[in-house]
Parts: sequence; structure tokens; C-alpha cells
Amino acid sequence: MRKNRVTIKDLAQELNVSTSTVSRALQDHSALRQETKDRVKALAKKWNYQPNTIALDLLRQSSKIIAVIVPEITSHFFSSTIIGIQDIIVSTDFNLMIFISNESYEEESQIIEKLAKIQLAGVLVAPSSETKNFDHFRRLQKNGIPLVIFDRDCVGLEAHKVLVDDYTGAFDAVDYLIKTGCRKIAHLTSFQNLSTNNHRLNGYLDALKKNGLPIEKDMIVYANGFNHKDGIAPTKALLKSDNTLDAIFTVNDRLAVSAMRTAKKLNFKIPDDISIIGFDDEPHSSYFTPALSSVWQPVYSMGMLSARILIQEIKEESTEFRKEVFRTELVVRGTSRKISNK
Amino acid sequence: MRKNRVTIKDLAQELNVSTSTVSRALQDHSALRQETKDRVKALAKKWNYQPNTIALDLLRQSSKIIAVIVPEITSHFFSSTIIGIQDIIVSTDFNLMIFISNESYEEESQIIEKLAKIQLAGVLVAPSSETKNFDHFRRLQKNGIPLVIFDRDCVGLEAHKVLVDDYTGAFDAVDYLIKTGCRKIAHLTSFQNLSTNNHRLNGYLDALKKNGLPIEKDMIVYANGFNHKDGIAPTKALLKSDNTLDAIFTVNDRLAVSAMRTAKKLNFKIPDDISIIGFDDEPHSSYFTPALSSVWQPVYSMGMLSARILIQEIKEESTEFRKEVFRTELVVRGTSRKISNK
DNA sequence: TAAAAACATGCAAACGATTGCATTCAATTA
DNA sequence: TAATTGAATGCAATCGTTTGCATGTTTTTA
Repeated sequence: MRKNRVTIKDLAQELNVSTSTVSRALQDHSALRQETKDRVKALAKKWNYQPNTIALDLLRQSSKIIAVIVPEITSHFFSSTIIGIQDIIVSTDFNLMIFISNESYEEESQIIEKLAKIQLAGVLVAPSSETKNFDHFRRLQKNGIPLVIFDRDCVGLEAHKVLVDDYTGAFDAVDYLIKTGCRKIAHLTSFQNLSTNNHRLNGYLDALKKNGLPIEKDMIVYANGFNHKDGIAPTKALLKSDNTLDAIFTVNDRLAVSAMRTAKKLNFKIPDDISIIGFDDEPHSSYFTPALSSVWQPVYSMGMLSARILIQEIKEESTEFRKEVFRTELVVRGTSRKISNK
Repeated sequence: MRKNRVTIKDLAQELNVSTSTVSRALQDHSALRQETKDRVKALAKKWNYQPNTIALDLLRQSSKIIAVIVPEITSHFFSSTIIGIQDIIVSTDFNLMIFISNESYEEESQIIEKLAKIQLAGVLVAPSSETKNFDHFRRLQKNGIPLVIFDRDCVGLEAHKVLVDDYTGAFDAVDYLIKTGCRKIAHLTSFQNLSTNNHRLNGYLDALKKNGLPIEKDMIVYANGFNHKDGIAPTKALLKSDNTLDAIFTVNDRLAVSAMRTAKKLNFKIPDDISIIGFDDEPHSSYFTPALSSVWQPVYSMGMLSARILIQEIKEESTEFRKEVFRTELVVRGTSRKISNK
């Protein structure tokens, strides 16, 4: 029982003018007499007239909706990125729709499928960890819908991209560990085909190489996901197999927590026996005991820039795709030693 | 340069039939010859025809968009509630739009203002902590837009409500503390006019009363927000002013962390000298040292039920407003003693 | 064989707003 | 006074889709 909204027709009828006149009056069209405009505006206000966006969208052949697809929203990383995006979008006349793919390619493509039916102004995507095929993104582009990929790269896909320099972030972390005297450093990571994970792995490998340390396959272990529980078994295996291990660099903070807790249980002293550095720098990471060292990412700025690029693309189609890469920062806390210890 | 989408007209022209026939064919209308239907469907598929939702929405006078407004999305509470909501909504043909009010009445009413212009199917709101006036919600209802309030009550507002029994949650926590031998229990809370905070405060007070303990005004302290940094000064003041204090019940987990860290710094032993119980049971709370005792809330279920109620309301206008209240559960971990200690 | 019934399809209005092109009427110019 | 200009407003098409009613064609029945 939607209450009958006031339309331009209602106003026109009441004032004995045509709908054209009402429309023009509300837009302050110069051809209209001032008195007419005033009469229309007064009634519109009195009757609380709200223009019907759907009708306008139909006329203009485009809606004012921007969609963002993220793998999840419970981590600090994505929730903060979304805040950055939202903060830019609210200042425009666009609206933001958020979708969660649950790290599933299946769900991601279903969402895109759904979005293709809705007319929308543009899409921001942080691809799921399972996404290897990018045809669904290309289909969107073919329909003329502007697209920005953020956080996770899609190699081979032509699109605007806003990324983080995961490679250097990881390199710096591992290089730091070596500087504090660590010699046998393991890497706990997760999904193998995820660009961010791969870049961090490469950073890890190159830091070892640069410092003349050997690369051992057994020192790289894979968890079945990003969550705390996923990291327990791999860490346990790692710590039991080799008692000369003196550091673990993990691909995110949640897995760093698995490492910390497992190490503690097995009576390793952190950071004396073993150092741990995570990635993401989640806000509560500094409240663990000891406080977690981690690699910070400019999440909020990333969100803002992604949204800005998308909006620009919507407004004035650009010819070139932009690729922006943000720098990280190593935050040293209690789970790693100081350099002077060396 | 939106690529020219295929419309029903294009199909009609190509097949030398009217648009009515195309429309009916795609809907499997019984009046049409099977052969005609097949021809239309084949071409529609070949040309990847996607119905224009905007045109449909205009015709039906309603969109398929549901909006949810939350104070923030970085806490486990709201991000998980949203997941519950989303999980229900994706299984329907509605789409979810998420807005963040930043705990600000100003921003909340601006969002509502914006939403009033868009045609939407329904709205879910967890009101900001500043929201005392509910006229913006009433305006939405007057426009015939179904509304569900969740988590935070709006006393005096007639609407569907999905809440948590904060009172009993708090009562149980404080009662437990008393059972473990605590006699001087402080309460660290935040915003004074927030329904959830008030209910928790009442639970705290009644648990003291029931157990014959005195209520002391100084034992109730207010932080200027929900975050870790907001709780440090109040806890410090609390711990320094009275050395017979033996427990702190905090209104959420983040403030519990402030209490823990401050107590540690002042050399209190947890839980021997002082017990701490939080509220929310955030996932990482169990990883602190000692692990935080807390009051768990069925966040995911709350989200799901809220969405279900909204969708039902959209489909078949009900006459009565529902009020659903979920029960909490006390999770005892390391920051509080065991009952046998008594 | 003509009338009635059944079948298949098209016409046009509707949803709410905008806008190019008339149209109307008054004022100015020749 | 007739012609021209200018100001103010209305007409009608448009966006893409659905749907009640009308129309036209075929088949069945009397």
C-alpha cells in the first residue's frame, strides 16, 4: 500500500499548467516567468514532491548506483577499504551497493550476473581468491559498465587497478627479520593463485636471496584459508619438523595469530626463540601479548582512490587504464627483535 | 558510451512481430504459439537480451533494492549482522545497499533523506548512538516504505524490531562475577542514551541488587566512545581511585581490552586481583592473554531474522509490528575466575 | 455454407520525467 | 495597421516494458 507519491502531474493539474511547465519551473528554466516558477516551487514544497529517480534513470538510460564486490567484510582490510569508498561516494549523488563473494568464484560470477541485469553506473571489485578466469569482468566492460579492480590483481585483464606493493612489503619484513639475526625464516601463506599472496611470496624469496640465505621448499607452508583455525596445523607441522627455525613471516595477521599461539603452546619464546611478522596490521594486533609486528597497508586511501577513479571514469570516459600501487609500512612491535640485538 | 543494449524492440523488429509478442513469448504466455515463443527465445538468447530493470521498476512502481543503515562496519557485531542480512537477501531477487552512519544522527538523517528520493523496497536500520528523535524513520514509513529496526531499540517508535536481551546478558555476566567471589564490581560503558548500553547498565545494577551488594555511583564510568583508546582514561581513574575494586564489566570487548591493558600496566593480576568481562565476544577476544571472558550475541541469526521480517513485510503488508528478542550467552575464559574458586 | 468458437497476434496506454518543436498571445517595429 | 519579434507555455515523443482489449485468422459446429 505504497502511499500515492506526489508526481509532476499532480502538481500540474492543481496549478492548471502542463507537466512541461512544472518540470521547467523546478529546474529554474529561463523561459519561464518568475511568478510561475514561484507558484510551482511553493506547491512542490508544500506537497513534499520528490522526483521519481526510476523515471529519470529510464530517461537517462543509467542509474546512480555503484556496486562494490568484496570477498568478505569481517576483516579490517576490507571493512576499512569500504569506508574509504563510501566516504567518497556519499559526497556525490551516487549510491553504493555492497556485495560479498565469500572468496568464491561461483558467488562472484553470480553477483556479476545479477548486476548485469540491473543498470548500474560502475563496479568496484576485489576478486575472490578463486577467481582465475576474468570473462565475467570482461562481459561487464563490454556492456559499457566502468570497472575498477582493487587489492588483488587480475593479470591479463585490461582495467583500472588500485593495488598494494605487496612485494616490497614482504621483502622489507623478511629483510628486517634477517637484520635482527634470523637465519631460518619460514613463510606461512594461503591460496596459491592469489596475486597478493604470490607477490608476498616473491618478496619473501627475494629477501632471502639478496641476503644469501638458502631457499628451502619445506619452509613455505600453505593454509587452507585466511582464518586463525586454518593456520594451526601448518604451523604445528613447521615447528615440530625443524628446531632451527627462528622466524615465521605470515601472509596476514590472522595466520600470524595461529603461529603465535601454536609457538607459545610448544614453549617457544617470542621473539627470543622465534620471531613472527604478520601482514595487514589489524587494529587489535597491537593488543596481543607480545604485540604483533606487521606490515601496514593504506587501506582507507586505497578505497578512496578506487572510488575516485571509478567516478572519473563514469563521468568522462578515459582512454587509458590507470594502475596505482600503494606503498606499505613495516610496524615493528613485540613479536620481532630489535636490530640492535644483532 | 554505453553500448546499445538489446531491447525488446530490437527483437521484435528482427522477427517482424510486435513488442507485445516478444514480451509474452519471454514470459511463456499461454496465448502464444509454441513456435513463436521458440523463435523469440532463441533470438533473445543469441543476442544476450537482458530485460531493463529500470523500465520494469518504473512500471511496477517499486525497485528491488533494500537498504541497511549501520553505525559502522568495522566491528564484528555489525559486519556479521550484515552477512546474515546479505545471506538472506541474495537468495531473493532483491539487492542490498549498505550505508554507514558513523554513529552520527546528522549522517543518518542525511542518508534517510537520500533514500527517500530513491524508490526502494525496504529499509533496515541499526540507529546511531546519537539518534533520539525518530521522525526521519516515521517519514520513511509514511512514504509506505517498510522498516525494520535492529540491535538498538527506538522507544516510542512503532516498527518491526529485532533486538538482543542485553539486560539478561549483562545480568548473567555480573551475577557470574559475584558467584566467583567478586564484591566490588565496576561498569565501564559509553553513550548514555543508547538503548543497548542502558539495558546492560540495568542488568549490572539488578545483579548487584539481587545479590545484596551496594550500588556506588563512582563504580559506573563512561567512555567517550566504543573504541580501545576511549576506555583507557576512565579505567585508569577507576583503578587508581579504589584499590578494593575486584572486577570490571565493560559494555563491549574493545573497552574490555582498554581495561585489561590498563590493569596490566598498573600491575594488577588478571583474574586474581581483578576480573574482567566484556560484551560482544569478538573473534579475536579469545586470543588475548589471558583470553577475554565475554557475552556472546547471536549476530548472524539477528541479521537473518531482520532481513526475513523485512522481506515478509514487503511482500504482504502485515498489520502488527513484530518484536523479536534474542538471548545471549556468557563465555567464560581467562579474564574471570572459575566458580569453584569461591 | 454461414455462423460461432477458438486461437494468435497487434494496438495503444501506462509508469514519471524531460525537452525539441510548435503554438499562442502580447508587445514592438516598420 | 500589418508584420515582425519575443516571451510564455503546451504538445507529444521518448526511455523499455507490460497488458487489457481489439482485431484478424483459422477451425469447428450447426
